[in-house]
Amino acid sequence: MTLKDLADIMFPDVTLTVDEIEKRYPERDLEEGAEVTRFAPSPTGFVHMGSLLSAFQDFKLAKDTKGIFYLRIEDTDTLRTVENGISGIISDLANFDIYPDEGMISETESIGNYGPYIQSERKKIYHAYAKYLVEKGLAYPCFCSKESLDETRKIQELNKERIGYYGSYARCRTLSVDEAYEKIKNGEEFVVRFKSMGDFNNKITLNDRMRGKIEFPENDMDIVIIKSNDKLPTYHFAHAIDDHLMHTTTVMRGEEWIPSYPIHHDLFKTLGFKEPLYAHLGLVLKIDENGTRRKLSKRKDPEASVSFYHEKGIPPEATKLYLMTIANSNFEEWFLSNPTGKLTDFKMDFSKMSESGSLFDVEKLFNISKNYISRMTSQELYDKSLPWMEEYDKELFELMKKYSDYTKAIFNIERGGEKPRKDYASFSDIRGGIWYMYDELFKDVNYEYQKVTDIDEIKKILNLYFNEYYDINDDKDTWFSKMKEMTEKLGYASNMKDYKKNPENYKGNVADISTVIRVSITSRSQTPDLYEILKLLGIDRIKTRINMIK
RNA sequence: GGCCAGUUGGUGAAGUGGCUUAACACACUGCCCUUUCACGGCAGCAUUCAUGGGUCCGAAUCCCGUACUGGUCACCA
Repeated sequence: MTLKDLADIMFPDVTLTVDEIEKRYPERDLEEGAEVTRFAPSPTGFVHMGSLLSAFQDFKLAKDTKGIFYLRIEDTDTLRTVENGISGIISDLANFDIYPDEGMISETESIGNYGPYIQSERKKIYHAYAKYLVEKGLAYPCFCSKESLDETRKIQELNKERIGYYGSYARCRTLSVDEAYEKIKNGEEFVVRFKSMGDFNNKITLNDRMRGKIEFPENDMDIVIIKSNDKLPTYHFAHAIDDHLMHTTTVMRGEEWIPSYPIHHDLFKTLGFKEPLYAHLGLVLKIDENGTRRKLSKRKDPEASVSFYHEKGIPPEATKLYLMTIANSNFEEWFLSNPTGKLTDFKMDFSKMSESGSLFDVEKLFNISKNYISRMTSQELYDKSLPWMEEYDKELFELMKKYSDYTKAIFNIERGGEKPRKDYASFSDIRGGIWYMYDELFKDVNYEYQKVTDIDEIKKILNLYFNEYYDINDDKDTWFSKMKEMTEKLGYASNMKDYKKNPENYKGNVADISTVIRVSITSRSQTPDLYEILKLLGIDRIKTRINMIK
């Protein structure tokens, strides 16, 4: 029996040779310096904040360098794979304006010449390489049971030795070709393990694009490369094969991958592949109940999921700005000096990317979102919030649609210019800010009167104001001087400074008067500019609302 | 336990040996502006960079030890 015989019986279905495969994945024809990056999630449902961050950085790097960004689906863990998981990921990405140049574009379709882009469909390719390794004596079948592996582990723990399948613990490594062949022939289950030639006492160095040099002991673990039940590859093996064939130049991934670098290095070296560059991103953390930091978890933390922010009505662009600020330490400053700048104008710099995990700060996200929304035109705000309303606030959606011009005019109050009004951190804040503008919603309201609460006084003010002073055609200055005039007439102070000096001389001040009007017409003590509000509501609505006051 | 990473205010952080008695932003507090709220303006908020030692005329920045936090050691990615 030869290694060739063993390889044949292990992989009876392999028809392609490694050389043939290599020919199908030629070098990419790209400009000097162009980066090929990828986002490679498992289709477990939806995209997590941390993965979105890396997807966005990958996308950005490819765009910055006129390279290629592709989407590869890592579905080698069949247990975790979720129905329609791929379209979920694609739509989450699209929501953030991230479109792959290559790779999956729907549940089943892909674009690009370096596919298939779903790992489960690349089985033959992995098998061809695994077979090649077996033939070369660089991989072997392993028949160890779960139980015996557990036992080994216990012994290692007891002896305070390194845990794993290596050295004399790698029992199947020394099995003769004949023995292995016989076992397979008899139908014994096996995994394929990589035969590491590494030595734990040697050092290897990873030159991380963000972190610089990191030193490790060389890998000497005979890791599993092909699993027994479905014969799919493990992550490590698929990573080496795929990123080699697809010619990825830079792999960005979470720092939880740093420890497995020696394995990847070993694999690339043994297979004769050129290693990609790596950048290990800091994790996105949160503080849990015990006050300690931990990785945001998709399962435990609702705020980890990208859809959480969508539901809240945070514009995706704002989330993107936030992620940029936590991932790139120089981004915030850049953005402050280029508030209207396009994200594409910002150039990424690995040395400015943050290495330590950052706490996810919802307050900061809200602030960024608030600023972002305040810079929209009323038309933009209308267009972007409408679809959100359709999904989450049907009632307001209908009104916004029915009275579209009116709604846009409402949005336009104190919008535009140098210092726009900043009162919406999310689309879900809109209702609270404008509901009273619609008659349909202005029912059974609670009036939030402040200092003046006496109903007779209120009525007196309203009657005087709307019968003798208010004219919808007045410009703002005239409008306000009339307000002051009436204020004086009623025995209130029109000048705040005078009032502050001698409050006892007055019944109140002009602010109290406008508050009465504001509350009577809108029920709310806090609204945008009253002049604009009155004008927009129009005299008919105003009259109706005055009559509602009992 | 082994290996690896990280550690600058409540938070994100700037900082790469003297320009730092530590920038900027968020949050918070106070004042001012103001017809409400918001906006805006001003001020306050780390004498100190986890800690101990060392190098140096000089250290948040370089070196060594320690501590703490996180990650990882699967036929999960």
